[in-house]
Amino acid sequence: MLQSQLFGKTRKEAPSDEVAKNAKLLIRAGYIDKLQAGVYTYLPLGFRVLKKIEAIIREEMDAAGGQEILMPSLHPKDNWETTGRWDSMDDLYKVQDSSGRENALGPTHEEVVVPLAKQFVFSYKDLPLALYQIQNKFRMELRAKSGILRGREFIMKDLYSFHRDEADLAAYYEKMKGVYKRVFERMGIGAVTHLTFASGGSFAKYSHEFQTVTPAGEDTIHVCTKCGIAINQEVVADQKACPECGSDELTQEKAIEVGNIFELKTKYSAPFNLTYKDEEGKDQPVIMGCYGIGLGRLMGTIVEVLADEKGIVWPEEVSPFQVHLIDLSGKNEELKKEVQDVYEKLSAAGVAVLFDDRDLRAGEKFADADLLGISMRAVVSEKSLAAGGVEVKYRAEQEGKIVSKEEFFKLFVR
RNA sequence: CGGGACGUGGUGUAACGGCUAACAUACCUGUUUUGGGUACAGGUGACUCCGGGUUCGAAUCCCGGCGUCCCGACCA
Repeated sequence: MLQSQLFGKTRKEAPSDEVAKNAKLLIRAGYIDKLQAGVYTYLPLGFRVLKKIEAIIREEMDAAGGQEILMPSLHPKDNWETTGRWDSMDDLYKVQDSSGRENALGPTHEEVVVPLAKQFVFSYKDLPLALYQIQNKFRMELRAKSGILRGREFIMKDLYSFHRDEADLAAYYEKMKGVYKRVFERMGIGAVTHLTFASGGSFAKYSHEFQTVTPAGEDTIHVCTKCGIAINQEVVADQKACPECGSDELTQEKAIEVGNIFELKTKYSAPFNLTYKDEEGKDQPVIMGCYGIGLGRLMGTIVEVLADEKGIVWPEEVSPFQVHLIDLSGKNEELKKEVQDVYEKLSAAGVAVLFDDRDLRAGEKFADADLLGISMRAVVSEKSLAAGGVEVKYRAEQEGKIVSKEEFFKLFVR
């Protein structure tokens, strides 16, 4: 991709109405644009990152036996009345069409996925089952805030699991803890993301959240210094010690919830009467769990946690491009050909490269490269050629190094 | 939804109730420059959020609305 052609430009200053670091940097770097409070457009760069995050999550969900589907956002009122949430859910968006028919804009999909499962789940042989989707959700937040961290429309992965009994649910639930842990490790925030005990509501003792420690967080958690497990503020009141290892050495931190897992049991299968026949031919209720990850929030969290004073720092797996190639040839036509050649070879090899071909000064290009935060920067210039080839610098590191062109291309061989 | 702050070219800011709403940046033309946001010249771009009111005169004062952000309550 030629940077001169890229839709979206960097800017020196963030809009005055953005305070959150994630929104300031993502807007300045041209990743997102705000349409209204809590509603953002993903520009090409931002959409690339989103797709990277999505790909990682999809890979992990598929590996965990999930089958991907796509449910609608427009939900008939009836389904929401069946569960009682048409009236009880304060942040439900309700829309009325010109015929007077009412719908909800989906904030979560139990009301759709349970009736769906009812179409195909009849027997214990049909269980267990795990369905998931990655899709836009709508919630009328009383107050959208913190940039991309709390929006009114946001992209979420929601997986629903169906089981024949609580033991099977418990086993799957445990498995998902590990799956989630791996997801956040791949996002580069594993070290500061803690499995957190949270309130389970009326039907389970606990649910679990995955909380990433950052000053931008809006939750307070208490992290066990021994085992790294955390307890949510709401739970810590009657649970003073770590439920995992028993230690009472807890440190208080601000954190943002990037994922949660929840034992639903029969909360939603019951109102829709979702049952299956066991080996004796008797009807049994289907036991459910649900598992969510907010993708946009995750993207914002990565920015919050990893960015430095110069700009965004993407981990390799979510970087919008594999390499940011900087052309510093200036008026040197021969050198320009050299850089062009590097760009074409990389592209031909299938490497995702952003090529800064713009007619700008070096300082400006470096400043932009730091702001964009692509994980690897490569410079071809008189200076680099004189020193042996290509200067490679990783965004997360301070110093670059010169490698020969051959070595440089080898970096991309998988 | 309660409390607070704010709304001026794309962006960031300035302007006592009084000249043609100023500056920077971005953008366009040209020259210049090329390893950490280059310099110069010229140029485009604003019904000062919307609607009322006060006044000889409103970006500025008053009322109402809308919007944005922050704090709180609520929440992936």
